[in-house]
Amino acid sequence: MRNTRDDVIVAALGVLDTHGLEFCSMRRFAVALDVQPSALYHHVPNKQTLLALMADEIVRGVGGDDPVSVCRALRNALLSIRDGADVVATASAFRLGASAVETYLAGMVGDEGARTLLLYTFGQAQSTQTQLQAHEIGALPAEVAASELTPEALEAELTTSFDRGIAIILAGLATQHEADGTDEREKR
Amino acid sequence: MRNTRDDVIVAALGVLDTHGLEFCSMRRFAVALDVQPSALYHHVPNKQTLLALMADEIVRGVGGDDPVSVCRALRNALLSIRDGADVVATASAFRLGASAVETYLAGMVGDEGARTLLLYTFGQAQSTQTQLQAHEIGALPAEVAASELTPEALEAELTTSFDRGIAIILAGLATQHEADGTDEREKR
DNA sequence: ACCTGAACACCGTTCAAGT
DNA sequence: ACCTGAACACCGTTCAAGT
Repeated sequence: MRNTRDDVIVAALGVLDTHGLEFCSMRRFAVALDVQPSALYHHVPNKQTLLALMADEIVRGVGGDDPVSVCRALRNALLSIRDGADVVATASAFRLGASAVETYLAGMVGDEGARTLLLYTFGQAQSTQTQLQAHEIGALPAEVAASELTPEALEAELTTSFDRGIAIILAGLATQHEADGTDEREKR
Repeated sequence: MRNTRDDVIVAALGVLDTHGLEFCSMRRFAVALDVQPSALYHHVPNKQTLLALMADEIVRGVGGDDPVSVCRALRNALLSIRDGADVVATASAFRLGASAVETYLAGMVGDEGARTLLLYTFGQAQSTQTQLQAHEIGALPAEVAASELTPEALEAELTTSFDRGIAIILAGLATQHEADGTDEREKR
């Protein structure tokens, strides 16, 4: 027995984290496992499926006691690995990978609220990752060119911005609850 | 004089709309223009730049009189072409391509409000496009497998969901305005 | 069950050369 | 200025064959 399916996923996540999504080819995964490219197809039907499995792994175990901490945990998971937000978004985790998180959130803030929070969280994480990467390269977007902003300061700013966005959405959801006077957990 | 840069962009958008993002190769663009692949590099430095120009074109002219209509117009623009949401999102239009729309929105609901609305709109459009595509193929996500949902009904449902999400965010923004008692246009 | 080796039909990009 | 032709270093995927 040589490699298992999980070995492939772990190796692929290693390539993703150290080299980025653009270097995530089946052939690169193969050299990471010291194996021929064709060997991967014994564990996975195609590249798309492998990317979806990677997305599932990235998002696995995300949870929390309240909507804010769930969204923060999800964002942290997406940011914990290079190009994580892109991978999870592209793998259409909107419906599949994160759907465990979605039903979890839905129990707290309802279907519509869960969807709104999730879509915002994904978009904000994707934007955050893009901006942090651009900052590292030195491809600054002119508005922050002169300002000597450290990476840490930028990251902190984007995280604060995220929290404010979540607060806005939750405030909006609260007004809806006032409108119909029900708690989500009471509906059916 | 044979082809101009705009010819290349138009041809590329044609390939995108009729074949989808996965068939958007420089070589396909070249056959669409009846030209050798290398000829494209006279008009554009690389594929990434061409995709960014396509994204700018997709989002060009988006505007409106109030936040709701701006967001709707943006979503419609993203949905008006196959894989449009993916192309614009990947081209990091979060900061560049849509930034005209962002400053426009910021004048109405403030920086944080604009960002929240935009990130939600992008995410929702991307999700909508993914689901509509899956529905066309017949790759139904099991929950709507039995339900005989027409594509039009699904699209209408997703649009209604979008409107509700926007309403939630705007309601949240309204509570913030009440809190500090200022209108955005009065700040500074 | 897991892998190799070879092959097929593709990629993006460069560069000398043509008009 | 705009394009061709040829080349380079890659892709994802298939399939017979090995152990």
